[in-house]
Amino acid sequence: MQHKPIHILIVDDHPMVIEGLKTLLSDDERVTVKTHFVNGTDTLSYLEKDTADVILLDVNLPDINGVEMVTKILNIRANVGIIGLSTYSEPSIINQMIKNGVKGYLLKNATADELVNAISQVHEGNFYFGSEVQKILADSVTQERTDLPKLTRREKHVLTLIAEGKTTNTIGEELFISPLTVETHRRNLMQKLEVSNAASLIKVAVERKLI
Amino acid sequence: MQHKPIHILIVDDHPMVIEGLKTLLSDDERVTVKTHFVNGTDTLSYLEKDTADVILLDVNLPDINGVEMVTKILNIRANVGIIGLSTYSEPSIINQMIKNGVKGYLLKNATADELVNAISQVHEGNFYFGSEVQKILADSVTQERTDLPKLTRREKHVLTLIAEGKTTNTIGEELFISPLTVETHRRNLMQKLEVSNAASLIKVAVERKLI
DNA sequence: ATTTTTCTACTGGTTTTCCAGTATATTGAT
DNA sequence: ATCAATATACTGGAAAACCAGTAGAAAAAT
Repeated sequence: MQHKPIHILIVDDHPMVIEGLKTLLSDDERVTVKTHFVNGTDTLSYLEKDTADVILLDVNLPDINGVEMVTKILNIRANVGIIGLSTYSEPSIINQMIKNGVKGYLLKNATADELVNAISQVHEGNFYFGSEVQKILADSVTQERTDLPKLTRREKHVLTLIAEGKTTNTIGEELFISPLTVETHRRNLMQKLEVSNAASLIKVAVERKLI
Repeated sequence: MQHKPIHILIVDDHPMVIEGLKTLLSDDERVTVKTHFVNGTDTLSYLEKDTADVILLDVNLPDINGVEMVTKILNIRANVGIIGLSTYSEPSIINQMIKNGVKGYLLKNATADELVNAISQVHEGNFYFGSEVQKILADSVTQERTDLPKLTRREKHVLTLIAEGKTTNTIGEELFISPLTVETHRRNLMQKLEVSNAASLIKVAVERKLI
């Protein structure tokens, strides 16, 4: 019994990956790659007129970031299934993507099997996450420190200035506030990030990509 | 006039990229993809017995890092041309790769044209760097701070401990040396990395992947 | 409109870092 | 065997960071 094939859209700015995906999917008659795009803008304007069943979406596009893309795509076509694709696995990004509505997520070292599996599962309305992605999601739950304490705008600003090696006084001058205030910010930052000096403050900030 | 085709070896742990490369290269009769490997170890043992003209080498392999791979490959087969492949462009890594002997370097968003160009140039003994890579190299020259000052083993150790937020005293206890000595190390580190406090010390250390 | 959060700012005191210079024992290299 | 680099350690003094607690004004959220 032959179903009509699942229509795929590939969105990725790497020709190698586009061709690779096409080849990997060409063996399987359940799926058909409709077309591909190398940036977000073109993809969105295509979706205004036409649609697809499942979109393979690279997270690192040149123009629009992956998380926003998910929202925008679902805004136009609420029924498409989106599968996120990225080379490396960043828990925070994956989490955001899921929150915004992706139904699947694969790393680019996924096999053809995983790929087809993900597509058919997502097309049926289910979730599908690659084995490595699942591990990451599990870790981020057990670590439970994934929910990074939210810093205020001002705090982030001060943090970056500290990272640039500026002293409390200099920062104060630069922001037109009292050095005492700057110090308060620094102290609050250290408390929020659970460290006890500026050096490790910078370390965790870099680790968690806050700056 | 038909030359015999250039024999290519693909080394990459992403099936999508492998297939993509094969497809992109299949249109051109000047090149033939011999085979592919998904890790460094297999590649090296293959090269012990057989060879190739040009190797397309992913920088981020699961087992052996790209920079080492270059050395090891050229150790076995001094005559192969190696073209580095990576998704993102990190000047320091690219520089090291070149120092170790790669003849070309492309980002994974390279076009089929660039790819074939790179291969034929490298095969003829020339260098070939993708346009984006060239820009990076140019930048890193003008910045001229690419040559990272070499830290001693002890200094690196102290640096990581500082990054962990430990105080001079604690570090001293941990390493069974006087806190005064630790301070000397810290000062030397700051001087070498041209910063004026521990916070920015950590920042540049992280940036340059010293820890 | 009112509560909460954020940003601002202070006092006063302790600890640590930062600076400059010197010096010796131990490695490592030629 | 000798020279250079590294790791060790000190003095003494200035600057900055760190700690604890308080508090008013502005902005955001409810």
